[in-house]
Amino acid sequence: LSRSTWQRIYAVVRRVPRGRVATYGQIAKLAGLPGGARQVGYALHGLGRDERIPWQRVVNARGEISVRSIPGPEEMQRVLLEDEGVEFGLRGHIDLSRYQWRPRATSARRETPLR
DNA sequence: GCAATGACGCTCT
DNA sequence: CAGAGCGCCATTG
Repeated sequence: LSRSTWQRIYAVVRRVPRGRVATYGQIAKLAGLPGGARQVGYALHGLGRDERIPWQRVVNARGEISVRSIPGPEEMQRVLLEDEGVEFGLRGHIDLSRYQWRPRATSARRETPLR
């Protein structure tokens, strides 16, 4: 593929539906970069504001909003998610077993056990 | 080309 | 369940 790594990552993030979240590792895997979770964060970091990408739907494997080196966006991310109906627990973490996005089995193997 | 960096993840305590 | 340690890998300087 000639598309850049970032473009592939963005393409996957765009597929995450409203009201659901995906983990960095999950995005990486679906983008063809197994083990490249950090690259997903790196890519989102350099995201332009005009890009219409639901970056707020990407959280870490523990269901928490990742802390930026340059603080600020975390709070907005939480507000945006709550606005979509995603609930946060007392310690600010999302129940992934309930809100994690489960893409169709056609494009990727299941990485979250069915409930 | 080598070393450091970072919106991460998995295991073990 | 929370924290520490070690592994990961594309991008940067």
